[in-house]
Amino acid sequence: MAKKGDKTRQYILQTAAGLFSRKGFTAVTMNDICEACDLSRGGLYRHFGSTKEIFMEVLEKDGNDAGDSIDQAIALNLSAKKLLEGFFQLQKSDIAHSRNRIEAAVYEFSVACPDQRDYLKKRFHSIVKIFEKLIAYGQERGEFREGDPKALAEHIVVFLEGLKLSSMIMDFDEDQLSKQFEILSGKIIK
Amino acid sequence: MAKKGDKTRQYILQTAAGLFSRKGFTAVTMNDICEACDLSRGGLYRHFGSTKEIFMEVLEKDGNDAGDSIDQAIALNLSAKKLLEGFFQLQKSDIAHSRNRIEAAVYEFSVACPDQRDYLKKRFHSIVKIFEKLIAYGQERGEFREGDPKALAEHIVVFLEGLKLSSMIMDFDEDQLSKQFEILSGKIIK
Amino acid sequence: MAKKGDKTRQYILQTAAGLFSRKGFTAVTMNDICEACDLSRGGLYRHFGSTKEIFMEVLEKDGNDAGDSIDQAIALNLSAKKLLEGFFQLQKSDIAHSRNRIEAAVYEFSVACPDQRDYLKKRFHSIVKIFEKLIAYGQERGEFREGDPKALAEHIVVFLEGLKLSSMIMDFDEDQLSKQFEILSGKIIK
Amino acid sequence: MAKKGDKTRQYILQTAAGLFSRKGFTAVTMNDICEACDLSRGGLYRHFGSTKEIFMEVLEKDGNDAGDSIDQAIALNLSAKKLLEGFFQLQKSDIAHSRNRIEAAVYEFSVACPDQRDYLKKRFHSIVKIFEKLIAYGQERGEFREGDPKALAEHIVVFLEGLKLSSMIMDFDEDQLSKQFEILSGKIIK
DNA sequence: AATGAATGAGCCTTCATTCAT
DNA sequence: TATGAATGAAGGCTCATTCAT
Repeated sequence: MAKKGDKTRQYILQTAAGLFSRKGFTAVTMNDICEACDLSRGGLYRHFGSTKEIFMEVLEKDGNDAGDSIDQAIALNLSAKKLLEGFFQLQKSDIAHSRNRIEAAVYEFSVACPDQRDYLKKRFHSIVKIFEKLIAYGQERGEFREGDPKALAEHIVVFLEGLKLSSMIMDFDEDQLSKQFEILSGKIIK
Repeated sequence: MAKKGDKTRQYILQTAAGLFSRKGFTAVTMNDICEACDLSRGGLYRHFGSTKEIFMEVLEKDGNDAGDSIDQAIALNLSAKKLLEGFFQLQKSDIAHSRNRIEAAVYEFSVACPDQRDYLKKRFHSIVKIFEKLIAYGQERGEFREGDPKALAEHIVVFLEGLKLSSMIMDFDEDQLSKQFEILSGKIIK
Repeated sequence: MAKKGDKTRQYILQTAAGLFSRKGFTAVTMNDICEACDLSRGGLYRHFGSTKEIFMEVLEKDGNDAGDSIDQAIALNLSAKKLLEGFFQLQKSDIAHSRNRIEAAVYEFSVACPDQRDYLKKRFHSIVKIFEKLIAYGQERGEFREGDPKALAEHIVVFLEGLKLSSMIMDFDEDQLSKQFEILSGKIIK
Repeated sequence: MAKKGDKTRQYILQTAAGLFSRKGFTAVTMNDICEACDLSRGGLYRHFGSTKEIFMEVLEKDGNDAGDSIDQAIALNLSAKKLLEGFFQLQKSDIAHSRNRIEAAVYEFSVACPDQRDYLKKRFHSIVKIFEKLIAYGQERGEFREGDPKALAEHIVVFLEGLKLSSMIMDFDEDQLSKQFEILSGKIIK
C-alpha cells in the first residue's frame, strides 16, 4: 500500500533529477526543488534534508537500471557484438537528444561532497564490471578482439564519460557521434 | 614594463586557478579568492568584477600554452610518434599527480554561464585543431594509421577529458593509466 | 475514573517537565515534546496547543505538592525547627542531585510570556505564604528568632531561588551547600 | 586611533546588552540586534558571528567594572561596613529601577551553551573572590562578624542572584528590598 | 590602489500550526 | 484520538557588490 508521502517522494526525486541534469549539482538549491515540485519549504524538508541527500538517491535510482539486461542477454546466448552496438546506439541517442545529463553533476558532487567519494568510486566500479563481463563474453564467442577485459571496459566507460561531458559544450552532430563510436568499437569488435 | 597592478593581477589568476581546481567553479567565491590572495574585497574588485571574469582569464592563460610546441616540432621535422607519446606521458603524469584539474570546473562553468558557451566551444575546437594538425602530420610521415584526422583528434580530446574527470573519482594507478593510453595510441600509431 | 486521554496527558506533562528542566523554556519545541513522548504532532496538539500551555500546567502540578504538609505538621503540633531543617535537607538533596531544576525556565517564561507574569507572581506569593506561616508558628513556639515573618519568608524563598540557579553553573559540593543552609538557618532558628 | 568599525562594535555591544536585559538570551535573535542597531544583517555579521559571541563580550565588559574599587578602598583603609552598605545601596537601586538585569540571561545562556559553563563558573568565582576579600578585611577591622569568609561571600552572591531574578517577577518595593538587605547585612555586619 | 564597513538579496533550516485521513 | 503530510513564517548565515576613506 503506497502512502501519499511515498508518491511525493518519488515525484521529488524525478523532478530533482531533471534539475540536476540541466543545472548541475551545486547550482540546484532546495528552493529550486521546492518551486519545481510546487511544494513548500517545510514540505520538501519533510522528505529530504539536503540537496546532497536528494542527489544521492537520484544516483541510486539511476544506477539500478542498467546491468540486468546484459545478464539476461548472456543467459540467452545472444550476440555480444549486437549487444554492444545496441548499447552504443542508445548512448548516441541520449547524447544527441541531451538526455541523462547527470554526469557533469556527478563530478561537481564529488568536489562538493568529498566524503561521498567512496560511493562514487563504487558506482564507477560497478559500471565497469558490467562492461567487463560483456567484453569477456564477446571474447569467448570470438566476436571481440583480444585484450585485457578490465582495461577495455574502463576505456569504454572513461570515453563515454568524456563524450557525455564534451557534448554539453560541443553539440556534436549525428555524424560526429557515429564516427566517435566507430573508433571506439574498432578497438573492441573484430 | 610590468606595473605593480599587473603583478597582482597575475598573482590573483594563479591563486584562483588553484582554488578552481580544488573546489570547482561555483563553490569558489570572491571572498575565497580575497582570502587566498590575502587581499581585501575592494582590492580584488579593482582587478576583477566577478568569479566568472577571473575564471575566463584563467582558462585563457591555460589554453595559450599548448599548440606552439607542435608547430615548432613540425617545423623541425621531428617524429610525430615521439611527439604524441611525449604528450601522453605528460598527461599521464598530470593525472597521476592530480595536476591541472580544472576540467570539472569548466563544465560547471558551462552550466552556470550559458552565455559563455561559445567561448568554450571555440576553446574545444582550438584544442582539437592542434591534434588534427599533429595527426595529419603523422599520417603524412607514415607513422600514424589512416583515418579521418578530425575525428581522431576529437577522439583523443574527448577521451582525455573523460580520463581527467574520471580520475577525480577513481585514483587510477600508473599501470591502469598506461593501459588506457596504450589502447588510445593503438588506434592512432602504427 | 481515569480515561486513556488523561493518562497520556499526565505522561506528556511529566516528560515535558524533564525537558524544561534540562533545556529551559524557549529551547523546548513542540517537536521535542513529540519525540520525547513518542507522539505525532497531531497527537500532541490534541492535548495541548503550545509549549506555553504545557509549561503552565507543569508549574501548576509542581506547585501543588508543598504547603499541605506544613498545615498537617502545625495541626499535629510538631517542632517548627525540625520541620524547617527537614525541608532544607530536602532542598539540599535536590540541588546536589540536580533535581527540580525548573527555576531558570521560569524566568525565561516570565520574559517570553509577560502576560503570564501575574500568574508567576501569585505562585511566588503562595510559596512565601507557606514559609510565613511556618515562621510565625516557629516564633510562637519560641523556636525561631523574632523578626518580620513575611520578610524572613521572602528571604528564604529568594535565597533558595538564588541557590538553585547558581548551582546550575557552580556544582556546589555537599560541604558548601551545608554551610549556606547554616548561614540561612542562623537568622531564623534560635 | 579608534576606527569606525570599533565604534560600531561598541554600539552593538551596548545595544545588545539592553536587549539581553529585557528579553533574556534565547529570545534575542541576530535579527533583533540588527533592527535595534539599525544595521543590516551583513553589517552585523561583519562584527559578530552569533548571539553567543555577542553575549559573551557583553558579559566580559560587564564583569570588568567591579572589583577595582574594593581594592582601592582597602588600600585607603576605609570602613568595610560603609563599603558593603554602599554596595548594597547600589544593588538596591539597580533592582528597584530594573537596571542591569542580565542575570536571568546568564542562566539561559548556561543552558543554551553548556560548552561555555566553565567561563561562567570562572566569572562566578571571581565575583565571590571580591566579596571574600572585603569580608576578610572587615573581619580584620573588627567591623564584621566572625565566620568563613568564602562561605559568607558565596552567601551574598547567591542571595543577590536570587534577589535580582525574583525581582523580575515580583516588583519588590523599596521597603521590601530594604528589609531583605537588612537581613542579609545582619549575618555579616556586627 | 587598497581597505574594510555596510547593504540587501538569497539560501538553508526549523518551527508552530493546520488538515485530510 | 492519532498520524504524518503540508504550509508559511522566521531566523541563521553567506555572498556579491558598493562606497567612503
